[in-house]
This record gives sequence, structure tokens and C-alpha cells, in this order.
Amino acid sequence: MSIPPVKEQLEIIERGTVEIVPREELVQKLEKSRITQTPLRVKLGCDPTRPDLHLGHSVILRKMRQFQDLGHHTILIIGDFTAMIGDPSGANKTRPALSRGEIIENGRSYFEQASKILDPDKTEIVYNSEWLAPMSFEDVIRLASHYTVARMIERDDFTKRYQNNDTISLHEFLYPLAQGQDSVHLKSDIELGGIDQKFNLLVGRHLQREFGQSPQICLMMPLLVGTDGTQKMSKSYDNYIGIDEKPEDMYGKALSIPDQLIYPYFELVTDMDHARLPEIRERAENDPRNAKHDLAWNITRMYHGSGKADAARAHFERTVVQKDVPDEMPEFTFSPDSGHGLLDVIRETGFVPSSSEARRLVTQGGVTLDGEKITDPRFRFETGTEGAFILKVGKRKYGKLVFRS
RNA sequence: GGGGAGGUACCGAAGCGGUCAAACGGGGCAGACUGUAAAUCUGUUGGCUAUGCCUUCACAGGUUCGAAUCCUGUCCUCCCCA
Repeated sequence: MSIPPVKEQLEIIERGTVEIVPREELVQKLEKSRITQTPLRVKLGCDPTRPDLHLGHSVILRKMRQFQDLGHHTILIIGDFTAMIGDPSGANKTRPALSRGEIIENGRSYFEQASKILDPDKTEIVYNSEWLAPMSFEDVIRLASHYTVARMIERDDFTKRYQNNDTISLHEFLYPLAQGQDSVHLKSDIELGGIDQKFNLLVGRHLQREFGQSPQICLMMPLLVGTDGTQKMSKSYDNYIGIDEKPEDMYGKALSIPDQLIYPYFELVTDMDHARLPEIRERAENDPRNAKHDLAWNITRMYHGSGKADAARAHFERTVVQKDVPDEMPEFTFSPDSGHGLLDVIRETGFVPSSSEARRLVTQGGVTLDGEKITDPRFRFETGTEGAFILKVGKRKYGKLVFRS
């Protein structure tokens, strides 16, 4: 497999990036690699704390894929060892450590999902416990001596937490060092990451230099803003679109983003031809409704194919725009031999976590039965009730209630 | 090691003996509206066999007719000094 000309590569590599440190060295590395026909070693670390990948992850994974397509060597590091420490970046507090079993399982699931974006045959997978776990206390102290406290506290979230008098456990300082050690061990040429990872990536660069290696290039991608339009996409903010989600949910969630996100999403998470982006930017301004539908369709298509994307669009039109009931919904069976309180029925569908919640929804007019709003929380299906009813709870939870013995 | 401050619901933060299931803000949820599951406005936000009952204010005890509020012990956090 041959490596394309540097200029061509740069154009692809720089697409969507927020920062490349330092760009000139990247050019040099690319040139050298092309002359010697030696692929560059591109590293991406993942912290397998949450097994559900979403579009936020896809931004970086897609970049990784581009390197694969350019013929470079890509390494996905499952941070099984570092996950036990708990990564402080982003969150302004200490994350809980995970058990070994959970981490292994998460790592497996991570790769499986990432394979929707990466070429699994071209992805080398490594677990960083492989080289981090055998390190002795002496090794760790040696490693730590290559970095200073002052530089460590420079890091943005440490500074903030320190100023807020929040807890910073000492072990959190070791996380960037461990990640940097990964770069040293793997002799990486390039490390990919979100812009929030900048500090960690730079530590890797620093450590490689300390150990006499050619320091890696740090390539940072922007953080994808979540569907709420304010915070970065994250499962813990519940503003994410998972790459494993059902086509209908994917489509619907994509449509719920604020208008100003239409363009960034096209740029960062779709495979839209680069040349068409200016046109799309204009359309996002002038015809947001259709632009957003296109976006939703494209995202759904990328993960489910165009047939499913068409269906998801039709589904959306029907259920949300025309407020029709969907074709398919879960069914719940009840016996007519006894009466059933509406609140209990709602709770048994699992749509709400408690009957107090069900009561609240009913009182607020959030529950309909065969299209009719029921606002009396004492409503009952009397003994002898037969037949089926369409229950709607909240904005979009539908269930079919069947009464038969 | 010494001195000081503090731990309240999903988060931030009031309350400092009864009127506290606990102000206020954020977030969530619902209703109205809408091209949208956006924005905006309104309501709501511990649980239950529900106009009453039960469990919550770090944890364990205690004082009191009555405690998130007072006392004792334990755990945890932050600040200053060493």
C-alpha cells in the first residue's frame, strides 16, 4: 500500500482539526514517511469507562479512519490500566475507578462499536496495562521525576479545581504521566485527541523528548456540542446521539439540535464531500428545516443505511409532525379478571420509575388513552374490561394495552 | 503535628429547635406553542395501598413533647500554620 503525496494528505488530515502541535513537524514527518515509505504510527487512547459510543467519539474515530485510509499505522489503546485511576479531564471532579472485569468488557464493546467507523483489520489494539502494570514503584517515581508540580497545576481543570478548593487526589497527577508513558512505549508519531486532551497529549510529547525519542505530533479535534446546544456531547449530560441507537431515535435526536449546530454537525460527523460544505453552510442559514432533515437523514444513513434512514424520516413525519401513533410499540397484557388503576398500569409499562411520577404526568395532562387525555389519577380499568388501548405517556412513549384472559 | 471552616435533594446553594419533603438558581419532566424532540411561556420535580401515611438534610448514638437545626462519637473535604 502506497502513501499519497504530502499535500494531499495534509488536506485530509487538517479537515476539521482545531489544532496541530506543531504543524511544521507534522509536515516533516509526513515527508519522511513518504520518502521511506514507512507508515506513521498514529495513536488514539480510549478510556473505557462508558461503553456507549456517540457522535462525539465519532469525530476523532473518523479522523483515525482517515489516517488508515492514507496508509498509516493506527493503534487504538484501550486504557484499561488508566481507567482504574479515573481520568480527571473534563469533569471537574474525581471520577470513580472501575473494576477490572468491567473495564475488559467495556473495552471489548468499545472496539466493536468503533468498528462501525474504523477499519478493524487495520487497527492494532493494545491494552496499556500490558506495559503499565509491570512497572515497579521505582519506575513510577523515576517517571514522575520527569515532570514538575508547577507544570501539572498549569492544566486547566486542575487549576480550576484547586482554586475552587475542590479535592485533587495525588493519583490524578499520574494519569497524564501514564498516558505519556503510552506514547513513549509505543513510539507514537502522532496522537489524536479532543481539544480537552491537549494537556495529556503534550505530556506525551514532553516525555518522549525526555527519553530521547522524536516527539509525537498532537492533533486535536474540536469537542462536539451535544443536542442541548450548550455542553459537549456526553452520556452523562444526556445530550448525545449514540452510534448504536435505533434509526428513529437517531433521526429524531439529530433533528432536536439547535439550528446553529447544523453546520458544525455536517462538518464533523458526516461524510459529506468537503467541496459541498460551503453550500451546506448557506442552506443551514436560509433553510434550516430542510438542512436539518438532511443532516438527520445523513447521520442515520451512515450507521443504518439509506433504507432505514428513509423509514426513520417517515416515522418522524408521522409521529411528531402529524402526531400519529407509530406502527410499532411495545405491548402489555392485563387480565380482565380484576380492575387495574391507571397509575399502576403506567408504572408496569416501565415508562416511569414510580407511581408518583405517573400521577404527576396524569395530573399535568401528559397521558392519553386512545388519543383522549386522562387527567384523573384515580382512573381505573374496571373488572371485565376487554380489548386494546393505545397508551401515550409524555411526549413520545407509546404502548399498547391489551386486556384479555 | 497545631488551629479554623464545612458536609443539605440530580447539581449549585439557603435554612440553624416546631409553620421543612426543605427557599432560590441550574438541570430534568410535562403542557401550550412550533418546521422540530429548538426558542419562549406555564406548571412540576423523595416514595406509597395518596386529601393521609412512610423514608430523607455525611454516618452512628443522645437531649427534647418535637431536630436538617442542640450534644457526643465516627468518616470525609477545604483553608491557614508547621
